[in-house]
Amino acid sequence: MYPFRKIEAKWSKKWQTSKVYEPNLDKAKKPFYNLMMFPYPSAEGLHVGNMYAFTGSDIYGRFKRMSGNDVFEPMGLDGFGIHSENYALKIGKHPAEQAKVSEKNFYKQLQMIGNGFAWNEHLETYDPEYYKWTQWLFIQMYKNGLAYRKKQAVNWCPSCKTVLADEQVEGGKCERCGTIVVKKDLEQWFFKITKYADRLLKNLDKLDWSEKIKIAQRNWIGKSTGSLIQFKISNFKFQNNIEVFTTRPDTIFGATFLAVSPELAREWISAGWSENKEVVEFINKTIKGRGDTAAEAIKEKEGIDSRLKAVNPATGEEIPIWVVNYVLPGVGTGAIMGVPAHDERDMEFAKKFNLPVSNAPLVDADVITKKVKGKRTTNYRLRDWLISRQRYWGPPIPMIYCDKCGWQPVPEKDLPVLLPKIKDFRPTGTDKSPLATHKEFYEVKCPNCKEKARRETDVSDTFLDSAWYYLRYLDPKYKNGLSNPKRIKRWLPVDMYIGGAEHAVLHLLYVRFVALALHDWGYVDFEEPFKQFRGHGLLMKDGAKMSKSKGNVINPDEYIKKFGADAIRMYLMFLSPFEDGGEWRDEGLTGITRFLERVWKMGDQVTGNKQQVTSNWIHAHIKKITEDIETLHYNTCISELMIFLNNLSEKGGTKADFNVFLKLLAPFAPFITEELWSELGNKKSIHSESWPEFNARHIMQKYFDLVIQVNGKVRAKVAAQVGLSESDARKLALKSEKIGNALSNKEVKKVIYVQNKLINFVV
RNA sequence: GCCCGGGUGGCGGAAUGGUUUACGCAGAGGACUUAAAAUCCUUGCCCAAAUUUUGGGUUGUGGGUUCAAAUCCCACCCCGGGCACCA
Repeated sequence: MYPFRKIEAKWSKKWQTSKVYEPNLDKAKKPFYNLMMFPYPSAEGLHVGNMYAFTGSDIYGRFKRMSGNDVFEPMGLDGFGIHSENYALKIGKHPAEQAKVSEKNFYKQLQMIGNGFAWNEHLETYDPEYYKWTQWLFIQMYKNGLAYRKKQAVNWCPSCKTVLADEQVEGGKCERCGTIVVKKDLEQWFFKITKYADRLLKNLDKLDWSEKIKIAQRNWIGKSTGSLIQFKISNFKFQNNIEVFTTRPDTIFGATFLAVSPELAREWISAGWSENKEVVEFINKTIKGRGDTAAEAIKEKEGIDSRLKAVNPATGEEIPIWVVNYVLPGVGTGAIMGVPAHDERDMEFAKKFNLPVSNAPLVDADVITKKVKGKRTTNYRLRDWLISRQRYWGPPIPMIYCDKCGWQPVPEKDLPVLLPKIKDFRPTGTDKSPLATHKEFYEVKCPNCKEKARRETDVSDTFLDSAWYYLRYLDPKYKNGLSNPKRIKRWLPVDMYIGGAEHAVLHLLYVRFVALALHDWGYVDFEEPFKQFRGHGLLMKDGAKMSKSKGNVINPDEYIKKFGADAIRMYLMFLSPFEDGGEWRDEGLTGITRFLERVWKMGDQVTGNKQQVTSNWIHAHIKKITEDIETLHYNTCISELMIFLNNLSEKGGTKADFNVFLKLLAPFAPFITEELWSELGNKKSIHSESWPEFNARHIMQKYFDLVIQVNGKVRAKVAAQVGLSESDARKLALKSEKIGNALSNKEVKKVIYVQNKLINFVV
C-alpha cells in the first residue's frame, strides 16, 4: 500500500501554511463562491453522508480553481438550534458544553477529508458575534413590518416541546424527531414570507437550480387563481355576508350549499351567535378534535346544518349554510361554496347529508365573477413563517414588551442579547421557553419609556441562523453590519451552492426570502442569493437511509484511517451519479484502492519528455473529463480516469502525459496527486495549476469501425477511414462475405449511411 | 388521489435515436510462487444448431412511430421521493 497516511498528514499541514485555499477576498479578479451547506453538529462527529456532500462540492471547487478562478470555499457549523440541543439533551450535557466538544471533533474531521476549505473564514452560529446579526435581522424584519405576533392554531411538537413552522412538519410529523404534531392555540412571532410569495415563485424561472427543487418550491408556494365571491346571509343579525374563495367560479350555478369551517363559525359565536345548542357543540367538538389529531387527514366528513341561509348570487336561490370539518381555517377564506356536481368532496358530503345536486351548466369564469360582483384573485398555499421556539439553545428574540408602549425592539447598540448559561435549560412543555423562569434575564426596562418591562423569552428558529450565513463568511469578524459590503459586491450572489435536496422547502426557501427582504431594504443588490444550486442524492446502506437506530451508519474516520481520504472520496464519487445518491458497499472500495496503487506505481514508470505532451490520445480524455466534471457526473469522470491510466500503461506515456493525468485526477484525489506532482519536480501546488486544455484536432481519429447493418441488424464491422464516402462504404460493405450472403437474391430497396458510423441496407 | 424521479448482466452503473452492457465489483480459467496473498493475462446475458463457429432473442410489460428505439409517443405494472379534503 502506498503511504497515504504520511502523505495526507504532510499535505494537510502544508496547505494550511501555504494558504492555497485562501483567495484574496478584497482583490480577487475572478471570484468564484463555491458554497456547500454547513453541517449541524448534532452527533459525535461527521457522518459519511456529510463527507459525500462535501466531496462532491469540493471537486467542483477544485476544478473551478484550476480553471483560473479565485475560489472561495468556506466551512462552518450550524451549531445553534434544536438539532444540536436535542443531541446534547440525549447525552445529558449542557448544549454550550457539547458545542465546544462537537466543534473540536467536527473541525478535526473536516481537516481530514481533503477539502480546499478557506479556514480563515469559519463561523459558528452560536458565536455571539454571529447571532448578534441574526438578532439584528429580526429587528429589521420587525421595523419593516415583516415580523408580527398573532394568536392562531399552530403546530406543536409534544416531544420537542416547542412550536414548529409548517415547513418543519412532514406528513403530520416533526421534521426533527418524528413525533406526531398537534395543534395549539398560541400567540407567536411570525415572519411575513407570504408577502413575497409571488416573487419567490416568479424568480424561480430565472434560477439555474435542480429542477426537482424548483418544482417542490412551486408546489409549496401553491399559487392558484380564483374568485372571491360574497354570499348574502338572509337570516343572521351578526353578519350580512360570507366571502368564499373558489377556483371554479364557472360552477356557481351548481352551488347548492355553503360550507364553512368550524373556526369561522366560532367567530360568530364570539360575536354573540348561540341560537342552537347542537350546532355550538359540533363546532367546539370539531375544533378540539383537530387539536388532538393535528395534521392527520380527516377520515370521515362531518357537518351540521347551521340553520342559516345564504343566497346564491348567480341563481338568487336560498341555500343552506353548513358547518363542516373538511373546510380548513387559513385556506382561502375558510368558507367554500358546495358544488356537488363538480367537486368530489362536496359530492361525498352531499350524498351523506342528502343535499341536492344540481347539474347546472358551466359559465365563463370571468364573466360570472363580474356579474355577481366578485373579485378575481390569487391564493397561495404558503403560510407565514412561525419563528418563535420555546427552547433554550438559540438566539433570544430581541424584543421587549412594555405594558405602556407595547412591543419594542431591543436597541441595536444593545445587541447581542446574550443567551445566559442556565442550568435548567431543558424544554418546559408549558408553552414557555426555559428562559421564562429567569428574572435576571427577562426583567428589563422599556427602551422607550424606561419603565419596567419584560423581555421576550422565546428564541428564534434554527433556520433563521442559516438563512444568511453565506453573507457572514465573507467577513466573520465584521463589526458594522451583517457582512462587509465591498466583499458582498465582489463575491455575491453565490456561484455554486451544493447541498441536500431535503431542504427544498426549508432552508432553500427561507434563505431566498431573507435575501429578497435584504434586497428591498437596500443591503444587497441581488434578489436571489444562489445563481446555481445542485442537490445531491442520498447515501444509502443496505437499501436504507443510514441511521443510528438501524445500525447502518458508516463512520468516515475509520475508513479514512484504513484506506486514506483520497480512496474514500473517490469511492463515494464512483458509486453512481452524484445527483442520484448511491449505496455504500465495502467491497466496492477494492476497485478504487487498486486504481490508486497503480497511479502510485505509474509515478516511477513514466519517463521521457517532461515538457511536452506527446500522446495525442490524451485529448479525448481531457475533453470527456472536463465536460463531465462540469455537469457533476463524477462517476463517469473516474471511469474515464481509469481508462486514461490503462492507456498510459498499455501505450506507454511520458512524464508530460502523466502530468496531465495527475491534473485531471487532482480534484478527486488531492493528496496523492500533490505528492506525485512534487516528486516529478514541480514546485507549485498542483491545485493552483491550470486545468489541461484539449485540442479538438487531436481528437479526430483516422480510422473507425464501420458498422454494417441489414434491416437494422448488425451483420459485420470493418475498419474504415474517417470521412469515407457513401459509395466507398457500400463497396467496402459488399466486400464482406457475410454481407454478400445476406444480400444475395435480394433487392436492396434503400441504403442509409451515417458518416463515420454505419451503413444500413434495407431489403 | 396528485406531482416528480426511476426500472439495462450476479451487483453498482455506462450509453438520451445508430455496435446494449463502458468503467468497476464479484465469479471462472490461466501465469508467477514451495505455497498463499498481492499482481498480471483471458473470460464474461439467454436459447438453438453445430463444437468454439453460426442463427435467433434480450434494456419492467403490451402496443405505436422509424431504415434503425434502452432512448421518442400511447397504455399498463412495479420501486423510490414529495404533497395531500388547498376549495
